[in-house]
Amino acid sequence: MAGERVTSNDVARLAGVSQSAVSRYYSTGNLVSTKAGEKIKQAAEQLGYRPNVLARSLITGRSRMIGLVVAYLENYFYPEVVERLSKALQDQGYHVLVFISSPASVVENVDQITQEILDYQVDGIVLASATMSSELAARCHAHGVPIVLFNRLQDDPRLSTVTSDNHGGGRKLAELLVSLGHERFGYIAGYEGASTQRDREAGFREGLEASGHRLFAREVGNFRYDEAQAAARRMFTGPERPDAVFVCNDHMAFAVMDVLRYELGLRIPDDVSVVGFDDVPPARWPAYSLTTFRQDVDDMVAETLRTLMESVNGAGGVPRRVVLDGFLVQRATTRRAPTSAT
Amino acid sequence: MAGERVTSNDVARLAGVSQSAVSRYYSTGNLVSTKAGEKIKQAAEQLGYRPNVLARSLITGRSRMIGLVVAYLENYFYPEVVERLSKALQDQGYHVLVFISSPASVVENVDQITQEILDYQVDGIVLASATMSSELAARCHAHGVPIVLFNRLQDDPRLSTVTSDNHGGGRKLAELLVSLGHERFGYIAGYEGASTQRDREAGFREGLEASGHRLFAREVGNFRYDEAQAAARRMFTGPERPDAVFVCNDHMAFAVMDVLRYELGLRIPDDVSVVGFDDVPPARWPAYSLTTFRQDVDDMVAETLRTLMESVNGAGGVPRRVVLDGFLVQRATTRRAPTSAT
DNA sequence: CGTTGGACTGCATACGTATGAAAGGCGAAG
DNA sequence: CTTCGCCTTTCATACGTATGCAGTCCAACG
Repeated sequence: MAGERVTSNDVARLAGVSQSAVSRYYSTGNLVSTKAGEKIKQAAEQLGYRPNVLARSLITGRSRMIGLVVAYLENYFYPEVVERLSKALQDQGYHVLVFISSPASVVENVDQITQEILDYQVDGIVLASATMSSELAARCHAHGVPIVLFNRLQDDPRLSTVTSDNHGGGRKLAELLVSLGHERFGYIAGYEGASTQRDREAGFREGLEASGHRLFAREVGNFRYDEAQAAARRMFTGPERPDAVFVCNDHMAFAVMDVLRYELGLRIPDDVSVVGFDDVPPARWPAYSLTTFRQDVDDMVAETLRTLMESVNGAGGVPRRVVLDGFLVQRATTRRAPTSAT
Repeated sequence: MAGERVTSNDVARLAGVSQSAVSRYYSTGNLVSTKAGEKIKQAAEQLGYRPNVLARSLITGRSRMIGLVVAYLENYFYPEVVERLSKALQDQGYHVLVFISSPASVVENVDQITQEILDYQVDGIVLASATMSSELAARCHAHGVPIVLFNRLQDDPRLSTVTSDNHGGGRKLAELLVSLGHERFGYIAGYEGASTQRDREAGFREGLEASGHRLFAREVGNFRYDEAQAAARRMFTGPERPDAVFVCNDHMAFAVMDVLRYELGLRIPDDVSVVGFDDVPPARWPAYSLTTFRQDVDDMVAETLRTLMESVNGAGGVPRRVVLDGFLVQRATTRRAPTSAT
């Protein structure tokens, strides 16, 4: 199929030098005389030569590829992650090999996919919105492939994690709602297996209890738009309904708001306050203008990168567990504070 | 570091067979006796052996990787593309190497990035929302690497393209608005360098002119949310404003709607009708419930896949130019038709 | 029992690059 | 002029797998 591959040998022949000279010219650069370098450059340009990264990896043991496992891009938090992470890695000369793990968080599936990633000899793996079995974690560790869990916590000490302060965020949201004078608090949960879901809920409950309140209603939305709609319907069609609801992430919060406004005719925040978590771009759009807790994607990506690079380059080996601060973003789905805010 | 790599040689030694036997077991499978196969399987499991895809690529000339260049994931059409395409390719044993080309559609940047992709010996390239120089197209062609332009048209005969009927879609939207009795038509353009922008606008104008109408106002939003907001402000703050506006894609349409409703206090569709293009998920959300022209991502991905696989496996070589039908999705941002619809 | 064919198997080499070791060249110091 | 040392270059080999070729083994057939 056409495609005459041009190799370092071809360049060497044309330039009248040895193959190793060409190799050195491209890898270390300085270990070759100016004159020879010039000839090599000329020849390479003439032939359209570029080093074969794969062949190079075979010998260096570095593929300059990072595997990224992501469960679903439906939640607009993750496209941002993919974009920023890819870009940041590109700048470092790395590239992202993407794997989609279909049913969110099925460990078995993630394991299989991770195996496939390992087959590509990636230098590191980022699991976004997914967790893996300890067995596989051990395996990666044995292969010397560092793993970073992005936005998920897991106890395995071999795994690095980068999360924001989900517990604290949940708590701050509770404090906000309490300070606004709310009485009946609803919570719409994400997928129960996710650490983000558990931590946010725990923080929220803790925040409520700190001021003598407690959860009034709870439904599960599994991080999905349609399930969150159904959850909202259930929660708000009883005789008594919450006057404030924390939805475990923004993506589901939009679904809940849509049901409240357009199906049940409730006004936000007059009849009910809604708060989310993440601060994805649509949360800022006037149609929603959602009060939420911001997870800074850039910060999270930066820490992920740092963790990866430390493990890849440095002596590394010791996993890091980074927990980043986020902050409250008050918009229009909660009432203005009666008194000066906390 | 660590990471004792286990190779086919190790497996061969443990299983008491030759390295070639192990290789054959994993590649063709059947060219090895049942007994030997069993021993190899045992040994491989014991050692945790998996074939090195990179080493394999080196000799077969197939990396089973597809390069995907995407400019921005901010428009929620593209995350869907990434997800579906990755998944579909995964099912075929291929994997996606992602590249983000920062400033949308700067050809020079795409060229550089594509070069980097080629260094990884990918079996094919998908350019989503981007175009490349003819020179580079020629180069890829020479290397035998097929290219598919996704959602962009370009004249170069070496390039395959998969698009939906942008021209027809623009025309149908015009016909819809005309049939609803509108008189003053606005158009908010995307990035002028994009074929989708040009084709949609051309189709829209043609549809208007067919019934003796013409464009009343035009602004540019460059496919960005904030620029579309600004465009909407300019368009709707004059003495006379359009009574219908076609926004070149849904992503910008949301921005326009937000400005119309929440800044200018206009009612949709009573004061002004809004139509978009793409049918991304939020278009379906009640907050927007946008009338739009649907591009079916699944169909487009399927055709992309087919085009790639044909070129990779088959004799291939002849580029395909696929134009898929889309269809109108009428929701709540346009009035109900006075009479039976077209 | 000898022969033939088929099914396996192993040997050797190739893929394109990186890199340690050895050889070559050249100028400076003695 | 010799010697030493440094800079450059080449040689040879390795990375992990695939594959043509030749050899081995066994069963079946004449």
